[in-house]
Amino acid sequence: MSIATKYNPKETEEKWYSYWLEHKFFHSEPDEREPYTIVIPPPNVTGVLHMGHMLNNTIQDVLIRKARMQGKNACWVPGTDHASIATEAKVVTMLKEQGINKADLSREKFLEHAWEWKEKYGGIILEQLKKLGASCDWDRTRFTMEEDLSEAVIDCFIHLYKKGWIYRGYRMVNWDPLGKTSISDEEVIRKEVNQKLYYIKYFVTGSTDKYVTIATTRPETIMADAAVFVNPADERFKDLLGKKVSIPLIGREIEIMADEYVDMEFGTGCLKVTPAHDINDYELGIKYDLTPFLDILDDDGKLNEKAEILIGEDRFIARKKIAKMLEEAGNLEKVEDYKSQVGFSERTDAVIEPKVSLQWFVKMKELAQPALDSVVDGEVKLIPDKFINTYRHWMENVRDWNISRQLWWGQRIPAWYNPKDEWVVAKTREEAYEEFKKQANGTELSFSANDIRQDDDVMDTWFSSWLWPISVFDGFKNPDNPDINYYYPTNDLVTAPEILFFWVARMIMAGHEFRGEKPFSNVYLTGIVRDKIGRKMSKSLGNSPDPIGLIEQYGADGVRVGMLMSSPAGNDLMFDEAYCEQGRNFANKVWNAFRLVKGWEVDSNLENPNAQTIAWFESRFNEALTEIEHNFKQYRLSEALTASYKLVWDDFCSWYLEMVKPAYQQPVDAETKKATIQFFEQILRLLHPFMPFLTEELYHDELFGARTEKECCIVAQYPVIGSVNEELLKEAELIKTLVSEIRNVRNTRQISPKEALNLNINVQSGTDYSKWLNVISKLANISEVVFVTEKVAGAANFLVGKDEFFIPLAQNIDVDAEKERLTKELEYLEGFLKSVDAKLSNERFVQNAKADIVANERNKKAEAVSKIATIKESLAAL
RNA sequence: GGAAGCUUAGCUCAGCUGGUUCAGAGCACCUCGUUUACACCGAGGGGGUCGGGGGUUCGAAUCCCUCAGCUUCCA
Repeated sequence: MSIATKYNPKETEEKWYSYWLEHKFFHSEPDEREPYTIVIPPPNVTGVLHMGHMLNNTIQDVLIRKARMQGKNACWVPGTDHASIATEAKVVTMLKEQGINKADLSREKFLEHAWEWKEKYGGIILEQLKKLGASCDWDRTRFTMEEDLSEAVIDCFIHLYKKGWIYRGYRMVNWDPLGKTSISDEEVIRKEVNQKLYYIKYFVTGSTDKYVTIATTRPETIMADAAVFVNPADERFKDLLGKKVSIPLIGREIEIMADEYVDMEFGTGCLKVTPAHDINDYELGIKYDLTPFLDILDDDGKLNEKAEILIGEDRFIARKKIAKMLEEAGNLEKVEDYKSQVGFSERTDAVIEPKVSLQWFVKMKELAQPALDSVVDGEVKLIPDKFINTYRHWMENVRDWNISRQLWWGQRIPAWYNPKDEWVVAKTREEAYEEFKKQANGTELSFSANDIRQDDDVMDTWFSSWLWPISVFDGFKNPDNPDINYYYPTNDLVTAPEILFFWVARMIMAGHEFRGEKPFSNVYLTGIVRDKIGRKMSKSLGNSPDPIGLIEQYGADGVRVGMLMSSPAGNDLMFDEAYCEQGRNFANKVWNAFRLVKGWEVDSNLENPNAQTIAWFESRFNEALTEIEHNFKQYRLSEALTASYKLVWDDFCSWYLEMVKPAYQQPVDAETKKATIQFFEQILRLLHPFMPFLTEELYHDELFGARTEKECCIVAQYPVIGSVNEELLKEAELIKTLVSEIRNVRNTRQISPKEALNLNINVQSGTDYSKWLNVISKLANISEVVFVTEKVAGAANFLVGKDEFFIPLAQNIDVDAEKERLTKELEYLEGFLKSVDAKLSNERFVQNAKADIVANERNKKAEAVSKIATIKESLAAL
């Protein structure tokens, strides 16, 4: 035979991927068919493929390929996200390496570099997806910062501003000193950190022995203190209220004030309030008007001149230094270890600095309501639905969304300022100038269009990606175009639970706000890919395998199967390369089954001896297909795959093929070969969504007849459920059990499979074994079958159901071993009978349980009684 | 501190509304097998008192309570 004994993925993958591309099988245009649409969660342009992408995109590809094969007009829109902080950081680093400082560049020049970088590296991740087999419509590839999509972002900003849902204001924001930008609440990751709690003495003005002690984790901010607060009910400090204390080291005086907010139990009961550097202090600062709020930190986290001391020091270095200075000055009472939650930037991992600044915000209340209802009412389904609670909680407590980012890479905020810093919101300079004119109410403006300047900040990347399902179909530029009308709302979204709020919730908001309709019907939330001992995969741990390396090692199909094998929706996946190995082995199994069938010579004179077997497999296929479809409907992909795997490996290869295959170098009858080829083709179609490359490769073999250029597995019809003969399935199960029992007899007695045996059957059940004789003979190597009505002496015997089987053995049977085996079985059956009897003699059971359950117990009893009798006879006969 | 979820074979997980086939699957493991598609294989096998305790019920892995452990989300 000319076909290799092992499937070689490398040879087929590239070939078929190009073929699919060439024939535009991934491309979709609106037509009369039902659409099935997925928009990809756009990966960052800075990203490279990691295991999370592999899982996520395998799932999307399985869904899209299946829909395509089921006759839907399948459209999977790919693209990337401009990731402003991450990309800007990358570009800044790259420039630094070239000796260029961002601060020396103009905005325009910097953006030139950034675009250059994007063109060069921004498409890597999409190329990697192709290796996985992703059948995206690449003609529709979009980028969140391309012109049309950017225009949509600007228009939405203006729209929401006019509606009063975007405002500008001084607020406490999360400042990322490394990215030098503010970020939204959702981008702050809280982690527990070991810290120190410093106890610092603040002396009462004019006194050298009277003082209060405050406990703080941030001694470097004392210079920004505005007051010391105690609880009004705290007796310890009653006499100090209204008195002044001086800040250590700098001597500035602040007042001791009272508010219920202060926890008397915590620390010393005295709280220093630093309104510019803590969100809670900020609230107190507002409440008691402790203005001006002293901000002693620069944008990069260094102390500024307002701090008076340690100017120019980084906040963490300053913390250590100031502790020492306090100690030397006699103000440090003690230091304790302390654990607390600290916020880190999602993008740069820098410790977040709370900072008061002027930013643009989106009001969330009105936007959130329809998005909340949408999920609660089931218009948008979350899979698994355990996420509904989390979603609801977030939506009900959502805070306004800070969308300003102090960066250049991104869509620039369309706000324009006149020389007096008054502002208008408009799309262009000209429109802004007109707007100023309008506001002036006919009065002559004192400045020209050239004197106004645009806001320096750009918008949060999520402010563009929340429009993704609409903007990829040009739904903003041209709201009534055929694409958006046809593809929107999309069907399924596959993403990680981590961005349920960042992205999913906001897309639902945008969908309702800008289209008056949900953006998708189902959200499939994948788990996190962890290593096999449960750790999150991360660069620093080095525990993440290289996805492309895996594909090279196990083949794309093998890796796809491996990823899905262990990933129920919403559960984390304990990834182990062994799963990929299993996937590869499965591909090889299919490959070799194919080699077998391909090798069969047909003798057209032969009768078909396999009618029974063929009928059985057809039923079994339909039974499995029913289960698989059911699993797909519930998005249980890993179970759908497992069911397919077992159907192919166990039922088709281990049973069906073994049943029908001709003896070595013997021909097969035409009908059997034809039926087997048909089954095989159905199997290829069934497996295609999971294993696109292998199935496409085999699909084109001449075994299946000539194919035209466009007849491909990728667009072949997915199997349709046919009829199931339950009786036949049951009977086949009996036969399989019988065969296993005979094999077991061989195994326990060390009889070679080559040695033919005789089989005597004492039929009690009415089963017609004669229809299966050829199968039994072939699979168990039985030379002669005799139907008997009495026990056969000197033979190994066993029961299948009610029927008793005997295998006369040439060698003497081991009486003791046989006795032991039968006694064990007898003991088990007697125990079983006892428990059934106990139920049946319980009046309350007989009265309360459903009739069919009681009847069934009676059946069990009858069967057990008859089996016990048979075994007792056998024992006596030994 | 608040909320949710999880705990079933060595590992990863199925077990829907309590009752035949309810204690299962895959991998791993053990024995045998170089038989003729495949050793990336075949045949057979061992292995769990369903986290602990209590309750409801004729009957609980499944429902309720409680304790313990783990995880996630929010403060």
